[in-house]
Amino acid sequence: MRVAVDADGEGGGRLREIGADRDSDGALWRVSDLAGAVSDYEHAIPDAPRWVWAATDEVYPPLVGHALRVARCHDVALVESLLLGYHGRFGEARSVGAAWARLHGREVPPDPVIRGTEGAEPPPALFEPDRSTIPPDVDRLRALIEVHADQQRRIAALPHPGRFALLAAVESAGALAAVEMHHDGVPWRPDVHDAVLTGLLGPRPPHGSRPRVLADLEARISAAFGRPVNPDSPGQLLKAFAAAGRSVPSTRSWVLRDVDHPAVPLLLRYKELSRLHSAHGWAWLDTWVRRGRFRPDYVVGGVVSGRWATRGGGALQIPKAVRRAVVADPDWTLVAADAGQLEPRILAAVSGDTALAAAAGADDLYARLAGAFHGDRQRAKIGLLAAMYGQTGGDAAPLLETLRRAYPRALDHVDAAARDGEEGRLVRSWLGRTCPPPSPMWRRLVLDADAPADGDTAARQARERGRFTRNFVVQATAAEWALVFMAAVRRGLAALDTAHGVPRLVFFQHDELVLHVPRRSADDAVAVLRAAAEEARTLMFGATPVRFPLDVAVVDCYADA
DNA sequence: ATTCGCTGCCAC
DNA sequence: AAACGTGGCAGCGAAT
Repeated sequence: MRVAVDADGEGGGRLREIGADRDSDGALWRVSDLAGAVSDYEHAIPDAPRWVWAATDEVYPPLVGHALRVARCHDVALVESLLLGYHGRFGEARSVGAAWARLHGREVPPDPVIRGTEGAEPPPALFEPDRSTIPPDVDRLRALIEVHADQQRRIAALPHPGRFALLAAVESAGALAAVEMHHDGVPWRPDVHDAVLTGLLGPRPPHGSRPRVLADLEARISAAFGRPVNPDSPGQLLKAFAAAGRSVPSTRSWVLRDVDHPAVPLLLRYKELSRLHSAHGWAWLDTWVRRGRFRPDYVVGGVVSGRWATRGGGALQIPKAVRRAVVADPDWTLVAADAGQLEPRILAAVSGDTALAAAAGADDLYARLAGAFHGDRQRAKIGLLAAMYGQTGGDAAPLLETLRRAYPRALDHVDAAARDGEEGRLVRSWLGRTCPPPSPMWRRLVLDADAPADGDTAARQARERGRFTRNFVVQATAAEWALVFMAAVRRGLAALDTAHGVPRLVFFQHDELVLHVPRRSADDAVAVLRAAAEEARTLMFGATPVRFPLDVAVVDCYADA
């Protein structure tokens, strides 16, 4: 059963059951306590309803704030975005108001701009701005139900409606998890973080000044050049190296590594530590960690491939050194699960290459490929990654030839995606997420026959898009495997015994999931993870020989995973 | 004072 | 070893 929800922004709202034929109206409920009403529904029926609402990131946080969790939802904005993308209309307004306007031939309102929340706790506003884009003369609940029904029809009309429906469901489940993970937060020990920083940079400097170790390195770098140089300034560094008779094309670490000058080792150390200090130093700690939790703002579907992005806090780039600070609460533990070699396994599954699929039945796929490379696993790995990323330079070419002979269908699959991209067509993931169309500029440059002003540029642009679409079919499918997996984990955790505390999903990063669970529930959590990976494989690919083994670690500290 | 493109490095 | 996909973010430096 589906129930449409319109929150009034003051804790109440209206609910209406959606009939099986999607258009008939169930009873309307007007409630002053929306969280209570939703909670009653969740527990009253054996099979929890799927909540239909405009946007999870608007409707769900207040419910989670009332200690409520729902099992399932249909996020109209996210699904609209997926459907628009499918039809080559990536990026068009996706709010329920915009969808309703398109349905009625009215002027389509732009999506409200998302405000960047600076820090872990944005200042509370007296009045939340009304982010609804539905015209004031239109009943919001009515419009929501109409748009939802239309989305259901549009999904049913697709070539693979079942797959797309799964995509819509897991995208929505992801939106629930994103709100919940923001609410629960990653357990974070400021004292441990501070100790890591102090150990590498020296004691915390007073207000904004440079830590001792960085200041020392800067002085020694300047001394090595015989002139004052700001090591943060690529421009100054280029000049300083040129003046020293050691001209460099850039100041990237891997370039500098081979330069013979006494400043180089100091610079490399400086870059490493300076990066730590500016990206995840004390300022970061002050801004992003509150009451022992780091709460990233996840942006579901924020990446074209369907991977998530985050807003602020750099949650998806936490350096290895800083993971020391992620420590489970006393009597709790972290359970970190990572889908090993996910992308090549995905390629094996979607391409239908039986030889590669057989190799992907092993725990170490690359080791199984090594045979074709005279037993060299590393070369097998580089070759396969090159095939998925579109690398042609370096020593990739012979590796690709070897792979093509052993796994022709897999190579054909990514090559075909690249060709589609180069020729301006759309490509799709397994479940139907679709890449953006090329820009008008790209079309003019690449496809316009009578404007070949610059053939080189056109060819380069075409190849660039080819690499993008080549990678898209794999990365986007990997992202949806991860979503199916996460949705299954979320459901599995909700069914666990909570006598010792409620197991929580606390961190998600592309192909990796971290749970925070009572120590006594650790074994159950691991079982949930393994079952979820199996469920994801079956739901997406049915009876495939491809396996998706999980690396699972039960640890007190994330750095030990 | 703010904005924006660029460089460079972190994660997957 | 080399420059190949998706991103976020800090700092610089020039333009506004």
